[in-house]
Amino acid sequence: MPAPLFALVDGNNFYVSCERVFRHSLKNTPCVVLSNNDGCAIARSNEAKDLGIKMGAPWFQIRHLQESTGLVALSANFELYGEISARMMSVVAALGHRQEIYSIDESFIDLSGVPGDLTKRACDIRARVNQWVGIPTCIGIAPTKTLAKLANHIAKQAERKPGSYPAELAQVADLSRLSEAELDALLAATSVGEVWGVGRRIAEQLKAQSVGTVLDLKRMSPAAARAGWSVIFERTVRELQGESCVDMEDVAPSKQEIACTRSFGSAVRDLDELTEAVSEFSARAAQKLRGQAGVTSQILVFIRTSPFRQTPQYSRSLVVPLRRPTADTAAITSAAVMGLRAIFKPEFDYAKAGVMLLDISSSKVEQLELDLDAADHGSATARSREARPHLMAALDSVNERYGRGTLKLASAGAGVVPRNWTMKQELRTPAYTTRWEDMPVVRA
DNA sequence: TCTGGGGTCCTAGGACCC
DNA sequence: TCTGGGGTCCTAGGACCC
Repeated sequence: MPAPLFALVDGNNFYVSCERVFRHSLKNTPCVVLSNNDGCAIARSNEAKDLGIKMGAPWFQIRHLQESTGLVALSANFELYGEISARMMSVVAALGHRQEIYSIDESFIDLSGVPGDLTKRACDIRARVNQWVGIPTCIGIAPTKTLAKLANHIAKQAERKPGSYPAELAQVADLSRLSEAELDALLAATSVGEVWGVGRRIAEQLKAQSVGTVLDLKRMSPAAARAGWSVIFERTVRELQGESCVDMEDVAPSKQEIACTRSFGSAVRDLDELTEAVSEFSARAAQKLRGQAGVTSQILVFIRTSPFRQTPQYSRSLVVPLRRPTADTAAITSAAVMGLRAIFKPEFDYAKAGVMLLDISSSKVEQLELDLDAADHGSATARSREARPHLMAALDSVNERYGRGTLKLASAGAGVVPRNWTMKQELRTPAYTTRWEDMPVVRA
């Protein structure tokens, strides 16, 4: 067994770089990509970072920079980014023998036992991605995933801020070639908050204990890491010490939860509007569910006001259990809308809503049960239920070919009275009289 | 006026069972 | 008056990731 060695390849400022592939005029200009409804910045060019624009900065707070600095803002085009990502990933895969796609712009490559000069190999792949796809990347190489992530950070910083790290680490940083002393010098120059798995909260707690640099954290004992935080954090410390604890995941595991949520462009008060949004979310989520051949048996629906506004606040979610697991759009929509009606209260300005599919399992098990059911009864309902997955597959293929929302179901369908729900009178009366203590499961 | 969306995992504590 | 304890399951909440 060769010693473990990982690369992390990451597209720089990915969404901005995607836009620049098609708009050369954006090169060298400060540029951000905005989220849904142009709410906030979710990607920034280096020039935009230099202006002090933070990740997630609300657009209305930075829009004045358009005039004063020539900042350009673009609405996100996630379909485009997905396509460019796929192309980038296929080129990057040639770096080693196995690839784990970690996010839309990052993948880990297993370099264990790959012969030759790995720095040169990585530089060649970078050049190829640049030439064939048009996306600039940085590559970090190290004996553990956590160190490879850190190496990638160093590669980026060394390029973007000359002098922050040794110049030869810019773009491609191979930590496995460094001596222990050289590596420790790099770690001493890096803030602990840059470590994969150390968020704002843990960084604060660490700094309170005088653990400010990555080198400090590397010197923490795994036992202390576990006692003070968690087993995950212990693993992080071990990985910094060079012990590989996180393996490659070759096949993407199927999702355990599927969510579809949106903030509204402006406040929504109307139940009909919310119903329409929740129906849309349900349909999208159901399609994703079928895409991984899954079925769900619990639907969570939530609505909430804006925590940023000084208006009356309201936030509720409700988990609606289904009588049987399903991937049927109508059944899921119907349950979500039922849940929505139960938690809806008028007189609030809603800023966001969403649907989540929980308790997901493989549809193969469900299909077996249907078959047994049909064989047992041979009834009309069983037969129509049998036809349902075919209808759903047809729906998905039409929507995929002609665009989302081309085809919708006209009716919500029957037979979705949730298990565990007794249809009490309260549910049929206007929602604001609904008694909370009668709800099955409530998450505040 | 206007503040993203989609995930994962861990842990504490309550419910429940015997 | 005395009033178990261990195991397991579930959920809510918190923290992290990009």
